[in-house]
Amino acid sequence: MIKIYDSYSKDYKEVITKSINMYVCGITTSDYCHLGHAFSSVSFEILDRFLTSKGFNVTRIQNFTDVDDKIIAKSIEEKISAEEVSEKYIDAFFQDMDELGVKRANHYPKATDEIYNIIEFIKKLEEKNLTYSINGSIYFRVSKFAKYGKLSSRDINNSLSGTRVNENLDKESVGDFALWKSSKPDEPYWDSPWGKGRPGWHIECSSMVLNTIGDTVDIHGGGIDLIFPHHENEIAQSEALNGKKFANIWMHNGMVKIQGEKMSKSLGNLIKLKDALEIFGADLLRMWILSSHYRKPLLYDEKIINSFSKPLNRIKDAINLIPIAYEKKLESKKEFDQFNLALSNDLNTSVALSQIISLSKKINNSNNELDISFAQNNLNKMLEITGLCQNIKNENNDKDIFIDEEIEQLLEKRNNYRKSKEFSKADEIRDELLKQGIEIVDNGFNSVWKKV
RNA sequence: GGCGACGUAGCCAAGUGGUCUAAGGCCGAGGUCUGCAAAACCUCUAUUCGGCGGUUCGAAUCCGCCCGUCGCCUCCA
Repeated sequence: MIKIYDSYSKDYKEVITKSINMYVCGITTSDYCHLGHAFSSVSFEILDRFLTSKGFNVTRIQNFTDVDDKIIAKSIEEKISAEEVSEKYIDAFFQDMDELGVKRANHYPKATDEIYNIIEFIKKLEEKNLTYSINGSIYFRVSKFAKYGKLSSRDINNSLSGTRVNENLDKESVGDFALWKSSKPDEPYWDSPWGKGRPGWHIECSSMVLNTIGDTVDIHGGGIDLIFPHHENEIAQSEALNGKKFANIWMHNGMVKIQGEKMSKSLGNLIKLKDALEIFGADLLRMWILSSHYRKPLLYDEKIINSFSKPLNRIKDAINLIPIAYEKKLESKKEFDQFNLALSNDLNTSVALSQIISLSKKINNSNNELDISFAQNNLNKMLEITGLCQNIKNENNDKDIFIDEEIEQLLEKRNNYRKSKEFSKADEIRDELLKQGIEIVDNGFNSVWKKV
């Protein structure tokens, strides 16, 4: 049984249907990805990998918001078109996420490719008298949707009057939000029944879900900072449109924090993913992300991330050790089962990672007594589900090393030289094997062999 | 001001009423092995879960109050 915490019902929900579609809110293409994007992407990617490993048929969709104020501002600043800005950062997104080893989603729809559907969506809302128009902009009338505020536990009547809400006197009510924004001169625009303009932010996700998945999406995900107003607004417009439940499970990942504060655009304390990849590499970043639960805040600290380099080396050793055909095999069922159980329990990656490390230690410790090949198999499955060490594994698959009789004799010969203290002859054999891609690690006279 | 989350060892972190005298990792202290090399491995490191009460046969886990930190209410993953 696989359980996921649902932010809407504030309770755990079981993933039941064999076919699962996921819609994850993606990035605004106005800048390079930062570690918050990495956290979110890896979290939902691992759910995808895990469900797939359990036989579910997963369709994952992640959008690009490729038209908005920040993109327009950047296009003016850099004197290029908004499209060129978006294209640049979409390319960068894929480059960085690929390097992090994030399994690609099935579709990456763009807001600008969705304009027709968005206009149709708004027209239907209009027909239902859920909207009003001011100077060519169309707004959703929040008071028309009774359940507004349920996801974010907000009472619209008193909580939206806080000091930080920007009073927009044009709107009937502060909570109302734009479905369509009329364009100012020199801004990108699309023709619509309401004149030249562009979509509001929230409507693209509702439209994409409807047109790529249908009325109801199984799992809708995104950062916890999107709960209000973004996801609240998505629910309002989608459910008001067709009366169907919009998402069965709402899944929200926590925020990356740096020096006690949220890493965010407004605070300007971002660490770009591409910079972090350069400093730490994909595997350390991934272990850092796995080490904490996806709904909790993730603390950025170079020391913390680097603290995974030792356990990472253990894992690498465990998959690189060359197994010897002993009669008795090393048991790994317990770790493998615990690993799966942990991920089934609202994606407890921290415990899953601990099982990977424990099994790695067991493998490293038994290569001279037990057949580790079965345990390595399980370890590889665990690594694949968590996306760890995938580059190393791929490299190793290219060179299929095994210990044949000839090599075994060489190894025995070398240890005899060592026993008789003819070290230069022993070292010659070590160098020879190294050329063949085999590294010898001595444990007394019980040497083990690793793929290099 | 409204709403919400969190507070576990020096640090990161798991823990959805009993197997918790609390997983895993880092750091630290010992140790095994050792020609070199690099490791690897083992042992130790919270009788205690922010504080105070309560519920219960039993609480880190549930309830109340207090203290502290953070998030959302503005673009945000």
